[in-house]
Amino acid sequence: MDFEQLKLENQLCFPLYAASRIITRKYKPLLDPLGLTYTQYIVMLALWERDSLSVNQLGEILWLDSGTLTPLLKKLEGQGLVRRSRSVQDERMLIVEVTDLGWQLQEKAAEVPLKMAGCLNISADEGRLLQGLLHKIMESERERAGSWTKLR
Amino acid sequence: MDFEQLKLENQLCFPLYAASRIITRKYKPLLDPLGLTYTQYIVMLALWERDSLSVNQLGEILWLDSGTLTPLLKKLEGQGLVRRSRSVQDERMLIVEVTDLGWQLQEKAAEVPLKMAGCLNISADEGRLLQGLLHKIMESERERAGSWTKLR
DNA sequence: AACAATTATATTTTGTACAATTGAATTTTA
DNA sequence: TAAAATTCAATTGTACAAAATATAATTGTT
Repeated sequence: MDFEQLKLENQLCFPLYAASRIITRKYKPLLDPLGLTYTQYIVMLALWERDSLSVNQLGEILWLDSGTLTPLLKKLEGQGLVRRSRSVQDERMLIVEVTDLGWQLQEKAAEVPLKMAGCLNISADEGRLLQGLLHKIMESERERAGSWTKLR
Repeated sequence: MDFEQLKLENQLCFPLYAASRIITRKYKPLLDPLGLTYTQYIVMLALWERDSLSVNQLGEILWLDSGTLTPLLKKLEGQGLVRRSRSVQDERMLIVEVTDLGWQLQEKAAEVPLKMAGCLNISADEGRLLQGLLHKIMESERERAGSWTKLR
């Protein structure tokens, strides 16, 4: 038996996994000077866009759970980039907001996507196409679960 | 300033990162019964296809380096799925080959891709398209570096 | 043959991920 | 309104992965 379906070149998961790691690796030299890991970078992207978010909202937007976010956010707080405080309306909720230092970092971070843009050997059209397909996977998964927290 | 280029929806990296984690997560319940993690699974895929490979070859095929592979292969060896032995010609090289137990596992693993196939809400055509775009990213990266080991 | 450079793997450290609990706050229901 | 159920975040524990660095074997050069 040669199990055609087990061949690496017939997998969709593998190029997804590999490409993701390749891209993350490409970000590293750009993010190191900012003192951010890639995951911390996307957390900051989400926060810069919305000013402040609860841990739960962050998790929903980024598909990360509290077990990953809590220690990560504490590190960002330790670096002075974000402030963490309980909501007055609902004390179960922890609000994360960008500090002045965090906003200063945004200006430095602004050049990261520009530097990355030239790195990928695919056209803008292909990029949009790829993005669309990936979003389709993500959204279909979001629907399937109803709420992302129900995933596990 | 609103830094359009920093918005999450304008990133290509993020859906790649998120979709990759979502897929890996979907594999977990299928791989748990086999006693494999996702990374171990793709290592076994590569080995099943080639029978035996050096650590270096594995890394090249899967874009993984020895820091990831060495402990992973030791675990697979501990489970009795692979055998590790130094090459006689060049003792720097470590040859990894599938054991009888490893070949038995292949038969169980054969149903994994079939079970996954129905899970993704994208058509076969879209899958191929996606695969092609991802391979393009990977290959352009391979060329850029000359050899993958030069990446760092 | 001696030395430097290269190659291949291993080790260490840090970061990320998931699962299972806990505890507190809130909402629902009886 | 009291009790039960739900929600949210934190915590704990374990496992995995990635990068940097170290070590050992080989090759090339003079």
